[in-house]
Amino acid sequence: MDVRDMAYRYLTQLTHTSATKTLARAIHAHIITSGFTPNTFILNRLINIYCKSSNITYARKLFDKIPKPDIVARTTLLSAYSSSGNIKLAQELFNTTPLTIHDTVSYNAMITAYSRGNDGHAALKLFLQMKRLSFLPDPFTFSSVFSALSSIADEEWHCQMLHCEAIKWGALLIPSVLNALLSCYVCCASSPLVDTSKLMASARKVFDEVPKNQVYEPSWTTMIAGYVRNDDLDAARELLDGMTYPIDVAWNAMISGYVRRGLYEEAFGMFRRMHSMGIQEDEYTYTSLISACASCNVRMGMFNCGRQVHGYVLRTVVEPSERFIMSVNNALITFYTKYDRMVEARRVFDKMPVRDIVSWNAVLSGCINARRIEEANSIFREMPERNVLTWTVMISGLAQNGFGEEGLKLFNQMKSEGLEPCDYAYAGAITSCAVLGSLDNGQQIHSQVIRLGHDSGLSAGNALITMYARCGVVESAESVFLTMPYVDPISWNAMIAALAQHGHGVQAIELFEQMLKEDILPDRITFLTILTACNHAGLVKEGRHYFDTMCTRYGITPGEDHYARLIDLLCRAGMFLEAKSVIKSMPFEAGAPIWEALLAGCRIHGNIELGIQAADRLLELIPQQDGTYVILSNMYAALGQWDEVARVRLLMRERGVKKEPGCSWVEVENMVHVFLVDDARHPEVQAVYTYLEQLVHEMRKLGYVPDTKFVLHDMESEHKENALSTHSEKLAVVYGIMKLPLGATIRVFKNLRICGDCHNAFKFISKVVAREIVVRDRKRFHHFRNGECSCGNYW
DNA sequence: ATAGGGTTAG
Repeated sequence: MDVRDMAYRYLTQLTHTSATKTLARAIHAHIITSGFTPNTFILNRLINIYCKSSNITYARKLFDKIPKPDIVARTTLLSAYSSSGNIKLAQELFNTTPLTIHDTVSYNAMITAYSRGNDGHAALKLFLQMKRLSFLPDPFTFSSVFSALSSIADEEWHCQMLHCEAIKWGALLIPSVLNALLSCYVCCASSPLVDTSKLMASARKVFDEVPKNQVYEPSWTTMIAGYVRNDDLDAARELLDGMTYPIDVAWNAMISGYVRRGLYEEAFGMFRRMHSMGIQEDEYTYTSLISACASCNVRMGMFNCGRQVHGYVLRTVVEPSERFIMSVNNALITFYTKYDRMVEARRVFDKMPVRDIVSWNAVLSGCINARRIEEANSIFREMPERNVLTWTVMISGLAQNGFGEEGLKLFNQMKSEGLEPCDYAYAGAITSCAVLGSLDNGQQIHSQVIRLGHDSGLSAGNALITMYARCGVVESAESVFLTMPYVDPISWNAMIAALAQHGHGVQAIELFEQMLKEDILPDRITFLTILTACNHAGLVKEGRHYFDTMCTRYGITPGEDHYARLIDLLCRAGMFLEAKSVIKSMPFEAGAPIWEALLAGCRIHGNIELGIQAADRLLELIPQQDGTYVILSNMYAALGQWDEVARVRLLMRERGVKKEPGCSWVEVENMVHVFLVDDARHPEVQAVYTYLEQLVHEMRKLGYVPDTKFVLHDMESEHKENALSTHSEKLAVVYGIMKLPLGATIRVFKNLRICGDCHNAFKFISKVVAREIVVRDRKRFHHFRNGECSCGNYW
């Protein structure tokens, strides 16, 4: 039989049998080798067959052989590029098509391609261009432009405009277009930049227009899921209860809504009802329930509940699909890690017959949260694939554990591997800079964030506020806060903390009041911050007031950390009686943070008797913390009880309390001496004041605004008759720095080199006062934390 | 159309 005859006979059939595919290849080969010239119909049909059988490369080869491919051939190829996700090639093909042969179908195909590539703006632009060039939109045009619009989701105006257009062209008579419009409204409504309730009302109107004569109508699920996504659970539930035909997807959506809102009872109630009604539960149901149990703010009851779900799944599901195994086990991994059960989590992971990237990311993040950095590093290395999420977990995990340098390195590596960091990844990188106190790097990343349009991102913005605050530039922190397109409670907390850290206690409180005026609910962290602010500003009365309102008006049960700050506040003001009665009134036994606060107050006011009591309790509670021994021996020394001093030091040695890393015993003794001197009487106090004043002056010249009053005030009140004797003036500077706001960056003027004594002093102090100190001179930064130092050159 | 892995504030 002639090839031409065969071509006609087989290719006019609508089905793509394997015979057609084989034939397609034969004909293609024939075209290449012989002079056979098939007509347009055959060629287009061949291209179509190649595309349908995912042989786009062949299709393209054939396409390139055609001297003047028509619009059908072009559109076929374009759709194939679009559905395989190759938007660039689709766009190239579209743009090289002569204007004269374009038609509505080719425009539709390109809009769909943009929609697949999540480029709503491009899709919209093309739609407008299409109208300008007088192409007539059809229902397909609207379906694709609606689904493209979901990726923009920050301009409700677009939805409404296109809604009107669709009515004008009669496209809404088609149910699938109505559904696309419905999804579009629902999707746009979840953006924080729009009026959610208004868009949901529009969505509801569309939903009500959908004819409900079919038993199974997908718009029900879309609408229910939409209500769930936009946090209107009652409306969702009402719709669900009104459904005559129970759809498992809708039930799953409802359960996930309850879980997200923290209504775990309701979620499990739905699950039981679903079960009794005979609706088949699936991996979606189980993962939602397991994640409910993994929610951090619940206790042991939920742990057992999660284990029961685990057991239930193992018992009842006989032949789980790969998808089922992966999603349920992934949820279980997270569940176990949230309860610090790394062993169980690893067991689940190790026993999985198939794993996907989510499984790997889940164990990785589990390790990071358990502070197992080494294990996380090795998992990261052996992972078969990594995505943006993987890198984000690693970067922020490193930053949070003080490995700022490593975090930044990974961030750069991520970019050099061609991955586009997301908002969260930028947040991690910015935190790395904050940890390092590296303003230069922070600013550089800030400009990247702006350039890439991530500046609307919450996380990056929030991280920037903290980074600028820690690097000593409150003004920049404030300008970030003010220019963020929308903020959340975390942003407020970050900004209040930024002000508090820099000694602007009053402004911090003002901002807090403004937050209340704007009806933003403060949380436990807001109050921690505000107590710190009061502490720094010496606002004792206000601090107590806020502590009370926290309990009464906002129903937040104060944690030990809140009590510790209150006690810190009272003790710094010398109100030891009140502090003691607060401790008595606490509903739990006082732990280390409480005694530490008390001890700190006692040191300032020289209340040695009470201080010794607090220190003794601390030695019982945290016998390995060397700082306490030092302070205690100082206090005995101040009383002249040298045998007690000796006893404390002996105790320290007996208990094998680790000496400072990098400090020899002799140096530790020296440091002890520093503190001893602080508590002793010396005639050279004037020299220290002069020196501090000079330091403050130099800092001002360098553009840093130290909290001068705070430094000098404390020096004055505590050490009026004290001074330094044998140790160098450098240590006086160090002492002054101790008094600077938490997390402040200190620029060291040029004749002071951070080395030797001074370096060790910083290490020691960072441990004793349990705070981070960042010191930078012109070439290097030094970051002291928990008695360790990381230092290096700027990038 | 539904679920499972991430971030930022103290």
